[in-house]
Amino acid sequence: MGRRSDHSRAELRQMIQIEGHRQMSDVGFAHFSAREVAKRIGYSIGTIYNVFGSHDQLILSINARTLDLWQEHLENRLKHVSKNRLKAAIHAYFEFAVSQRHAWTALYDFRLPPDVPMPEYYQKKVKAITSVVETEIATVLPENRREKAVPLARSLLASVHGHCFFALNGTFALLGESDPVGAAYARVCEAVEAAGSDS
Amino acid sequence: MGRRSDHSRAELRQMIQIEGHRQMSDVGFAHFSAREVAKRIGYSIGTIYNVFGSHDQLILSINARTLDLWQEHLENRLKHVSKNRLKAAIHAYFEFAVSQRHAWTALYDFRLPPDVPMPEYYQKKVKAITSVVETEIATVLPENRREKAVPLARSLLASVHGHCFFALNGTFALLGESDPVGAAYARVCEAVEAAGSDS
DNA sequence: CCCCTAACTGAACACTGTCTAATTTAAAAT
DNA sequence: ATTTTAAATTAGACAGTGTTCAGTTAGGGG
Repeated sequence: MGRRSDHSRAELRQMIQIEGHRQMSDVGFAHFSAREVAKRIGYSIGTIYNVFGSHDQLILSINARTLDLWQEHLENRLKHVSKNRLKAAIHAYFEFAVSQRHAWTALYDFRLPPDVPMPEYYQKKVKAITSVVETEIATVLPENRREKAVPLARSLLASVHGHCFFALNGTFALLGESDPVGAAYARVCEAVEAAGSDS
Repeated sequence: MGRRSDHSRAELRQMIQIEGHRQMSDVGFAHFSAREVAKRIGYSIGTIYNVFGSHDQLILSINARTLDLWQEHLENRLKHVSKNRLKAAIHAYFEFAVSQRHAWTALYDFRLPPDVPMPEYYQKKVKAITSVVETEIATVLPENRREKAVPLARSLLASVHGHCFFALNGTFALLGESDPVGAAYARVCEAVEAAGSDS
């Protein structure tokens, strides 16, 4: 076939992204296949490469969608919560990772070649999620400690990530930890507490 | 060729494991190839499957070697250190991950199929590394809080892992964090401090 | 009407893990 | 010394992957 009038280029891009994300959620990063995505949307493998250029760029686009969904989920869970918002945020973090297991894991399974920098649009999404956490941390700190919010937020993001990762990959089960969310929350509270005290 | 007298089965297993680990360190999980390992040790692809049974089991064996080297590295760095051993341990953690970048990352890139449990021998190695951390944490806690050492150790392991992961995958660079080790150490100190206080 | 150009295809290539029939060879048995 | 046996090793076949690109198709403008 030749030119199709039923889908614009942008629409096609989005179709591939959405179906790709679906497939990623189903089979996971290791068994993801661009050919299968093409088959499912009724296009040929060549079209995917015309639109995205490479496997890496396709996966990056799928991961970007995961980041969007993640942020949306986080903000939805925080809406209407007034007390203990940090706890709610951590629960939302785990909740999303568990419910979107494969897609969430793919965020960290995938790495660009060392010489290729993360594209701007992707960096923005990572920063967007981070900034949600930053404002939550800032809210919880005393006014005269607010400047600690940014470094503290990224450090606690790393801590929570570690707990979530160990929960999903079975390390915590192996070590007998039955409440990863509780452990993560405890560490966050201690750090916030410490940041609120003298020096 | 048929039976070779120059290598026993166990020797061959080890040759494959070592050369596999070397290749993993060179090219990383995504570009690892069992065929290439076979070529490098002068055997054919079939032999690898006779010895290890599957790609997954081969990688598991390579990761097990990484765990061995990791623990060895950790214990070497802790030997002869008397004050601030926790700080030394965290530095050793990062130091190993950075120096063995690809092999360390492969520990977390790889996941067995959901229905296949981690083999006993692998679980042991994970627990062995964990127990090194447990004793370090226990040493630093007051005697009447020692029972907290085990859960605290696995939680702090997760925290440090998160920091190390974000350092290696570029997330911290993206967010402007220039001292991941320092951040990790700060979080560990706060948690240990908190565990030593009342309740 | 024809031509042009963007869209789209699918075969070809080099690679992967996996399996297995066939082969080789050392050692054991005669 | 010769035969038998069984373990070790191979290499080709298979189905799958990402990637490329010469070729086909179809709509819009002249």
